Amino acid sequence: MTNKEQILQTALALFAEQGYDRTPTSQIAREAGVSEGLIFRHFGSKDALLAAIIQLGLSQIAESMQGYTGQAAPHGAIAEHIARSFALVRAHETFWRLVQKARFQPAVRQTAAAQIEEVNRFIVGQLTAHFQQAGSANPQLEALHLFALIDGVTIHYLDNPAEYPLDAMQQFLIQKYSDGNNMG
Amino acid sequence: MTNKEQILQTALALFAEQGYDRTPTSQIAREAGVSEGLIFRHFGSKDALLAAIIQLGLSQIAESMQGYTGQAAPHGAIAEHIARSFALVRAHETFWRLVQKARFQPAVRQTAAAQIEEVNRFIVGQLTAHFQQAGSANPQLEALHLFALIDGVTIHYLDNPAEYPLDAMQQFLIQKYSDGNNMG
DNA sequence: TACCTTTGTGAGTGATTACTCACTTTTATG
DNA sequence: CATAAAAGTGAGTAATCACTCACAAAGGTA
Repeated sequence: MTNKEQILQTALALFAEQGYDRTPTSQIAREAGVSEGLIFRHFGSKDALLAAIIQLGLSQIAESMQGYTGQAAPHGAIAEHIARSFALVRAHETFWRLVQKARFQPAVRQTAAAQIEEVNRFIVGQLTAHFQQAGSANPQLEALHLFALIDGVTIHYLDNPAEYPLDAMQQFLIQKYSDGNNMG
Repeated sequence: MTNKEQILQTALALFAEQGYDRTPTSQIAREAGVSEGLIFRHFGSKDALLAAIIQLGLSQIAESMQGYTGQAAPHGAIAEHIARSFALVRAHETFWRLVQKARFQPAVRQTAAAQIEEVNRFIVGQLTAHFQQAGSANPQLEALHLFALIDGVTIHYLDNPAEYPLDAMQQFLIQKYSDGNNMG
């Protein structure tokens, strides 16, 4: 692993654990085993370092979303969305913890807000289409509802991964949605 | 309003808007119209100021929760919980924005975590009882599910209060739960 | 080898910040 | 009124932090 990659990885871990504002660049350098100056040679500023982390994380996620055709039956598409969402959270737990932190830090948001918001809009749009295709009476609200639900479960899980029953919750939700209760 | 109250109110607004770490005590003092030293005379430290804000907010909320007997019919109790939750968010929007921020800032959490977590546990317990009384097949998961849902909707609303359809979502959820779909 | 570019260092710097303290003013109490 | 306690001030301080810079090492290319 190059020093640059080492910096990215160390900074991600520290930002996710301590928060952006509480993580000095000196600590990143120390734990990454490089000099502090190197961070600024590679990324220019602490803000730009965060932006690079977000961009890298999103691109990795986009990569693992390849092959998500969503061409299954309406019910199946929604179940698949739920399963994929939680799979992403499980696979990129640290990154999501950073994103959830960043969401509520205005100065941090400026860096990442546009990218994340675009992803969110895409997801809600896709969900709306699924619910519409499934004949839901109110696909828009249904999509916002599921989106909020997944976000809420994700946050509660990240709050306490060791104890939160994510597997059970995932099965619970998938069953709920495969009953057709939400297809009104 | 006393100077002490003025400090609390100003700090709440600034913490909620900018975040705790991004808000210097000098700014709080300036906007509250007092000297910086007075903050420390009254509260001792910036951390203690935050703790006082959280405690005040929670006590106000506990006060407005008085009279919430939850003695209605099972379905009614859940609908009432949903309505009351969003009413609280609407009435204490700034405070909730601070709480959502604090949730992801470890150093800030130490101050407020115990109190907030206790409230959360109480809510989940109460919801579980409601679902149990309603004959749900899995009251525990059902309670966690509704709790996450309300949290998710709250966060999305706080993200963009001007555009989020909170009224519609509230009616949507209440109708969903009065159908008995979740009573298995 | 000679030369250039990239990578890497670490001591230094100016700005910011939470907090202190000696002091003054106001308020309460006998 | 006298006195003490509480409220209030603002200049000062030590520490921290993001960032700079002069320089060195390493790597590629002719």
